[in-house]
Amino acid sequence: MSVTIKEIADICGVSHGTVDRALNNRPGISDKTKEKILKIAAELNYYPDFRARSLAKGTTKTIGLVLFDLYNRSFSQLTNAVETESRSKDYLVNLLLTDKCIHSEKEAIENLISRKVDGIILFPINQGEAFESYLTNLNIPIVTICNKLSDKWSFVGIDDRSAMKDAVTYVAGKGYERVVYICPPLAYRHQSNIYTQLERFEGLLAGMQQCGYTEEPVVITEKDYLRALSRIDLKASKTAILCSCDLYALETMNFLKDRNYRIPEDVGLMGFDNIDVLKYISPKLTTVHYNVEEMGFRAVDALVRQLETQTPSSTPLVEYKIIQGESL
Amino acid sequence: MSVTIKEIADICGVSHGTVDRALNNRPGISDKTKEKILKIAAELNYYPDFRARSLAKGTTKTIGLVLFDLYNRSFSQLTNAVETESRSKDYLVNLLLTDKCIHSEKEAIENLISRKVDGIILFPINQGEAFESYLTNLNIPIVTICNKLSDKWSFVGIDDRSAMKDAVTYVAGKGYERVVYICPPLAYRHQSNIYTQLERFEGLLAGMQQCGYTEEPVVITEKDYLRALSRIDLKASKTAILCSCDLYALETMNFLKDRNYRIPEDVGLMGFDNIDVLKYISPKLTTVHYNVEEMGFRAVDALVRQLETQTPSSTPLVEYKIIQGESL
DNA sequence: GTGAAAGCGCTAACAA
DNA sequence: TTGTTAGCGCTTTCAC
Repeated sequence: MSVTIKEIADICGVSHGTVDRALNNRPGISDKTKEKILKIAAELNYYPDFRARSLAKGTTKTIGLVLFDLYNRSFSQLTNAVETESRSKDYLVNLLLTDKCIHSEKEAIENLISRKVDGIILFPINQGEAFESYLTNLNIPIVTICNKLSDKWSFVGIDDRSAMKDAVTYVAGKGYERVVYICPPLAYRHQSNIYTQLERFEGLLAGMQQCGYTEEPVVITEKDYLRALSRIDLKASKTAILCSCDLYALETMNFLKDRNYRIPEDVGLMGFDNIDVLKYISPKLTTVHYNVEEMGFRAVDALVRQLETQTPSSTPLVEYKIIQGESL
Repeated sequence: MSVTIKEIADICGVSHGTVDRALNNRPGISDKTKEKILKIAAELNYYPDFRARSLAKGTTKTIGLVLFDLYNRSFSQLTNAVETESRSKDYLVNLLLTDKCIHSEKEAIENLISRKVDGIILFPINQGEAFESYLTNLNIPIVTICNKLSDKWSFVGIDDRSAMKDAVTYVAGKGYERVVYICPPLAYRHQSNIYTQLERFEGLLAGMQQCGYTEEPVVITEKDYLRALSRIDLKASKTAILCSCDLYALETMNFLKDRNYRIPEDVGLMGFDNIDVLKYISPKLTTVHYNVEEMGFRAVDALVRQLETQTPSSTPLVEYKIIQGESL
């Protein structure tokens, strides 16, 4: 079907070793034969077979990227960045989504192992010692993003705890008396990796304490969080709704608009992530920004550095900052 | 480094051919040895080497996906769908972005050729006879999406022309006297493939003619379209701004809000694509909807069918419909 | 039921 | 400067 070095060798009347020398400009070949071989190769539209090459060389120049999905804008921005940076470093991205299923994640990883990718960028959903030793036994460079596993793997992310602490401090500074916090179910903490969410939650509690709040936050972790929200008398005291991600905040904003709450006059609202579509939303959502593209770049950088130096490379946490909007 | 069938063979005291029989439950092996081999393989954490297998079998179970970027929500929804569907069919996705650069696109394709993917899903940016014969010579199954190339390749998309025609007919039905149309530069039509945009534009013209508009639409194709828009007296006559994609419409909505135009009282606005973030936008944008996930599914289906049957398979166009919002 | 060997397309070490 | 060979890890055919 496709052209091989053997065919080129036959046509040129040389050995396939010589063709290899020409094609990869290795030394030990005369300009004349080299020229001839390259000419024929071009004519025949020759493309080297990466599989064979990688089998012989032991590297695939491929990075596996394992994510939940591309539904949240952050993830697609991240994927875009990872692909771009990988390509600029001559790596190809194998994309695998897990839908937050711990089994899919393992399948994804095993698939990548079979395909002998050079390294994996993983937003982990599994966790625990068993999973960690599972990963260790895989014996492949892994960079974790967003959800930290342990110090055994380089981690690219932000300081979620301190970011959420700053966020609630910001809320307090605006004079809000009560905080409603919306986030995914934290009860699953033992089943799946929700490191990021736990950190944010801890930051919330720490921040509130430090700001002198005497009451606990109203924490909504139900799947149908809007229904839960509807059972709260939002005007009872000056209330801010703090969401653990912008997507929740946007849904909540729709909810509040539907019920004719004025934002921020009747109730304050704050998100987290600063996803790119926020620029089209009014009122402008107050949120926590971090550069998710930068995270993608750093993840690739850290991974490739690790591939080249054989030693895990640490990366600093990515900066974050509070974006003042009109919703608080 | 990693375990091979040879090692398993050595440990079990059999030949590697026998190990292969056990691992792939091929006939011609006793239950006893098979059991033993499987046990050892599991203990050693054996994962077959896909490269070697694919070299021997001739198929990689891999699909290349070539897109502009994941910036537009449609593309990430599409990518999500393509990955999900591919995975369910036991294919892996190699993602390559081109940033709308015709050279990157060729590089991406050649990379995929080298890696011997079984087929490619391509949102083409190149076009023309030269490109077509280039693709033909590649001798690999390709499914085109969104931008059509020619009937030589199966195409997954919508009837853009008729959709935009319906859109402008809808606008006309609302009594708008003047139509401003915002779209990307159409002048590049000979440099790069903007099939989709051209179709939409043709549909616009056809629709306006049929609706009895005597004046041509005001067409804005400049990169800085908002500046161009600011030079138009939008209140001079009852004006609708029709955008060739939602992203333009959202930017335009921000622009109009900034200038205190009321939508739709002062000026109407309509988009195209119905990207998923629209549900958070107010006023609700009137737009053209089509199921982009469905496009992803069909693209994979068409490609895999083609891989299995060796014959290009045609797919019907994806349905579209106008979504009535509050912006017109 | 099992082993041996060739071959997939390439790289790399060794001969000539 | 060039050819030969072994080997990467698997599949597959053929012989026993």
